[in-house]
Amino acid sequence: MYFWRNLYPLTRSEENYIKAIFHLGGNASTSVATNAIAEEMDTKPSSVTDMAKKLADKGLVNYVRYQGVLLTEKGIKTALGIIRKHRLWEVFLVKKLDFSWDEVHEVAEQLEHIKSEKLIDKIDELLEFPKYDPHGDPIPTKNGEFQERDKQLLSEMPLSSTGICVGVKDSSSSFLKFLDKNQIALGETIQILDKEDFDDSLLIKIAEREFHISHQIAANLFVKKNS
Amino acid sequence: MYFWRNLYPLTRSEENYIKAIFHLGGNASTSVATNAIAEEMDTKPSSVTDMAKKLADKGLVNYVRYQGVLLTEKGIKTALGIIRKHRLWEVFLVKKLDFSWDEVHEVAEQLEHIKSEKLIDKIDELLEFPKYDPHGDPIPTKNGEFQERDKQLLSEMPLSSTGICVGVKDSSSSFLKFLDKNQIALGETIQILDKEDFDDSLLIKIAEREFHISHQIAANLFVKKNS
DNA sequence: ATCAATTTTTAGATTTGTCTAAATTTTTAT
DNA sequence: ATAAAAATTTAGACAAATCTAAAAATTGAT
Repeated sequence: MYFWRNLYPLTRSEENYIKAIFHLGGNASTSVATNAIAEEMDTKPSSVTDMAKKLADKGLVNYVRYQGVLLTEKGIKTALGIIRKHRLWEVFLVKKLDFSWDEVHEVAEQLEHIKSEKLIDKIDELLEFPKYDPHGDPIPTKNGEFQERDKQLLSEMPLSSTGICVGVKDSSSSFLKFLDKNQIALGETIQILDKEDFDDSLLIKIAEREFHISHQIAANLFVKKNS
Repeated sequence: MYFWRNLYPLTRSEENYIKAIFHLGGNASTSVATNAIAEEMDTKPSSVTDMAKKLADKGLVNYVRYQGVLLTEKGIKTALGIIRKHRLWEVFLVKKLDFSWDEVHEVAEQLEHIKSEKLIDKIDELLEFPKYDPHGDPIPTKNGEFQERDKQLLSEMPLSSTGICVGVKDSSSSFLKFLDKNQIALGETIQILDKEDFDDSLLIKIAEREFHISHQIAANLFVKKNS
C-alpha cells in the first residue's frame, strides 16, 4: 500500500520543514541537526524527530537516528519549488500591489503554499520572469535552476572600494525599515570612505550623502564589486 | 478564559463551514439543517454537529440541538469577507493571468483563505473595484455590502423577449466549457425565438446565430431583462 | 395519536501535528 | 577513558477535525 504516498500533495507543515532544512543547508552533504531545525521552526526537537521520519517515508529526506537529516534530490526540488513561489509572490506584492519590502514576508509565507503550477507560472510571466526578489535573493526557475549572484558583504569590502547594493542578509522588518529611513536601497552605489578600527563601523558615501553605519549594518548588506 | 477565543483567526475548516452555511441560506431566518451542510461539504452529519458547537462557541452561528444552525451577524460578516476574497481572486485570475472562467474556482478556493486585509484591498484596487465575478456573481464590498443584480433565469423569460446574459447558476467546469464552445458569453444579447412545449427546450438567437438549447441549459443561465 | 422513517446527536476511535517528561545516545572536557 | 553535558529519541498525552456505529429526537403517514 505504501507506494501511493508520494502522490499525495505535501501538507503545509511538511513544506515548512522542507524549507527550513534547505535554509539550514540540508542540500549540501552535511546533514542538519534536529535541534537546529527545532530552533529555526520555533518548535520542539521531539516534533522534529517525528516529522523527520515522515519526510523520510516520503522520500524527501535521508534520516539516520541521532544524525540529523539531509534533503534528497526530490527534497531539494520540493524546496526550490517552495522558495520559487515565495520569492515570486514577494516580487508580485512589491511590483504590482505597492507593498514595501518589509511587509511582504508574512503574506508570502501564506501564498507560497497555494497549489497550482499554472498560477505561479502565470505570475512569473506577469512579472516578466524576475531573477531576484525584493531583498536581492535569487528566484529559482521553473526547472529549479538557481543563480546565486556574485556578491559580498559590505563589511568585507576593502577601504575606498565601491560597490552596488544588491541584497540584504537579514530581511527582518526592523532592518529593512532602517534602510528605508536612511535611503539605502538596492541598486544604489556605495563607496567605503573610512573604517573605524575600534568598532568596525564604516563611513560610506551613498547617493551623494556621507553616512556612518555600524558593523552590524555593514555585515547585513550585500554589494556587488564594481569590476 | 473564554473571552480570548474570538481574537484568534478562524481555521480553514471553520471558514469553509461558514461559507457553506451562508450558501445554503443560513443568513435568512430559517436555519440550515445538519444534513444539508454535510451534503454541501461532502462530509458526515456527525462532523457537522461537532463543528456547529464550535462555531456557536465562537459566536458565529446560533445552534439549537436538532434544529440546525443560523449565522449570527458576525457569522454573516465573516461569510461575506470570504466570498469577497473568493470572487476578487477569480476576477484577478481571469483579468490579469488569463485563466478561463472554468479554471478559477479551485485556485480561488485556496486563495480565499489567505489572511491579509491589505492584500485583498490592493487586489480590489488593482482590478478597479469590480462589481461582479467572472460568473456574474456580485462581489461584496469591503464593508460587506452586497448588490444582487436584477436578473432572471433564461428559462423563465417569455417568448420573443430579449435579455442580456449576466450570469450562470451552475458554474461547474463542464457547463462553462459548453457555453464557451457555443460562444455564449456574459454580456451577449439573447432573444427567445421559440419554445418547445414537449421538452421546454428553446430556440434562441445570440450573436446573430440561431441556436437550440435544452431546458437544463436555459435553467442555468441568468439574463437581465431589456427595459 | 402512534409507530416507522428520517434526522440528528453522542460515544468512542483515528490521524496529524504537536507537546512534556523520561530514557537513550553522542559529544565534550578533563 | 570516563563522567558530565548536550543532543536526540521514545513514550504517552492532547487538540483539531474527522469518521463509524449506536442512541435519541423529530417528523410524517396513517
